[in-house]
Amino acid sequence: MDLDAVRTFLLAAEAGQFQEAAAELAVTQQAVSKRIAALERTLGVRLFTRTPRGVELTIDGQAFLPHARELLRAADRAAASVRPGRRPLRVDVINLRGATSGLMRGFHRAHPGIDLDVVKLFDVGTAVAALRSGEIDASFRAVAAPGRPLPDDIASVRVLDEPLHLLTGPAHALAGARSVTLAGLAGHRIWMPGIVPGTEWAAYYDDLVAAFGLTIEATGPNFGSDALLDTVADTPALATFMGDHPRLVRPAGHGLRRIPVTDPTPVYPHALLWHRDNPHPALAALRAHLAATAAGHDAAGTWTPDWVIPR
Amino acid sequence: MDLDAVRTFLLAAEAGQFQEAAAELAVTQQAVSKRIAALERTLGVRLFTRTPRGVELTIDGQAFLPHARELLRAADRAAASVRPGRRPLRVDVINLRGATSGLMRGFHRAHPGIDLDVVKLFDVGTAVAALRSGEIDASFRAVAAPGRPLPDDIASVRVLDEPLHLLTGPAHALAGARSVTLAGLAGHRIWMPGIVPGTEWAAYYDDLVAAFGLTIEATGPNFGSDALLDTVADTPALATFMGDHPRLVRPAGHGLRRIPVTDPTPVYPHALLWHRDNPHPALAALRAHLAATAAGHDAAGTWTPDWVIPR
DNA sequence: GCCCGGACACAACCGGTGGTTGTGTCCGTA
DNA sequence: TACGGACACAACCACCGGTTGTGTCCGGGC
Repeated sequence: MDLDAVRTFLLAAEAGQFQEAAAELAVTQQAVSKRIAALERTLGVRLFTRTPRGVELTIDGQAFLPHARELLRAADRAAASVRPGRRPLRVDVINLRGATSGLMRGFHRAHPGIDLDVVKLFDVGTAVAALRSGEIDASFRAVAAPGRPLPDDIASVRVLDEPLHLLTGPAHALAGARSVTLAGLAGHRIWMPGIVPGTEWAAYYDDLVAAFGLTIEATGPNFGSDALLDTVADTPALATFMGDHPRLVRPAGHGLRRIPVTDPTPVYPHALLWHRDNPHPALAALRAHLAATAAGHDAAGTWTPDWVIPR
Repeated sequence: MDLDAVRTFLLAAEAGQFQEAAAELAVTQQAVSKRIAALERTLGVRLFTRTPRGVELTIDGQAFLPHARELLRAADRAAASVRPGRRPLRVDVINLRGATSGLMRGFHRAHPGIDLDVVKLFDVGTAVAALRSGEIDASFRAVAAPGRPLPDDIASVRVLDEPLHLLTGPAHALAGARSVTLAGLAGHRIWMPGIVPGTEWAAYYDDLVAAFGLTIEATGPNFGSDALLDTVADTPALATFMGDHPRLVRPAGHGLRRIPVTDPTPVYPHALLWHRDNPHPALAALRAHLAATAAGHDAAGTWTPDWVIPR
């Protein structure tokens, strides 16, 4: 299906004749006739009934009309998503299915009129470079890189502290526990195949391991969170960390157990990063929305590395 | 923008390399390279970074990706809307902004998964022919044609009785009335430029005029309901009939007055028509929805022509 | 009643887009 | 260092999509 033909169809349907549509498109009437004929051939139905006074839509043409409009709108939105200047607000998240994308969904619900694009960059360093170059407008990054503070032109604010829970299968030794302490996890195998070395969140888990003598394995290929959950559910010796975002685990799937971690609770500190000079109007709306909805978690009894973005 | 190029972009993004996308599309790698290059040229941005091991998405490419998916979905839906067999449920309504399209909106809210197409045919005769040919699946037609009963293979059920109100501007003689009788309208000019001669609803108004000695003018070009309301609001000597559908009149616009008509109340009887042999699964859902939501209006004190579809 | 004008379709022609084959370049790996 | 895999560039060619010219149909005006 050719978008030019669809656009021609729309103009012809609105004008009621090919001649006028041809004039608007700056082509000849014959070209419009051929485009419509080609579209009708690919669709396999007649879209117009030809009359000596012009054309009018068939029933199929009437049914096709709103879909044609929507198709062209989609094409416009797609083109606008990469147009420099006045493109949709572009936000980097750490994970397409984690707590931060939940924040983005909430923002979208609150402001349905604001066009959003969500991307996933490699790490905070890439994100900061993209913020400074203007390729993205905001970034949900949990932490700054260890020992490397944010540059002065990048602003940041903590928006969400995400406590980590332990996730085990029903046959795991800790499956029946109401809660577990961080020290009590020493000796247990914790499997997190999604960790990418070199990222700031790998550094987070490195610090966590060093501080409490845990055993976190990041070996093996990452087949996605579904496969991870399946494996954890079926393997008694394996457990994994997972944020407390409610949508992440399918309801009652596979008999998975979610066990809070205490003394202290490891907390993943999400922050919003943006460039101070970024003039995108939707950025202000996003900051305002997050400031209004961010729940002030209590820092007592929690653990984060000491190099994260401060509250 | 070329849909083939967008499809190629999607495959290449998912595969991570042009080679594999080319194999899936049964073209050469060079063709894929050229398609992507052309798409990047029309969009004005780079979508992929080329590496010796394949390609990976740029930030712009990541932002474009979901829009590309949506664009192709829209193209699929557009094509499906005219595919014979297993196309969306196609329903004819009498007016795109009247009570029946409100019923369709309610059905869509109740069954968001059912694809719908709404068309507007000339009159009940056209609708019956389209039902019998399978071009449409259901029709909201207020009434049968006078003196011409529905054929045996067309089923019908009354779903909504729409009382007509009088609509006047603030300077009209009846503007202050709490209600008005049908007989009391004799001598007043009632203007309904939308009436198309030869349709069954024109016959409805003909009967109404004959039964109560009204003066209904259908002269002048119909510039749409907005223009109609503007004229009625500004012209003291003009009034018009309008269904009581709440969305039809803009809230408090132009100081329009809506006056109930009584003794009797003229009622426009909407019915659903369908072909008895139509196997479309969504048709049963529509009938069930209408049966469940149709409010049983009281027939006492109302008027309809005697040739309408019976309750 | 006839002719004219407006509108769409068909035919012939032609240029440019979009495919192929062939080749070059880059880079990771053996 | 040589090889292999992957993408880009160049040359070539077919076909798609445009234009001009013409035919047909039908309604309205003289």
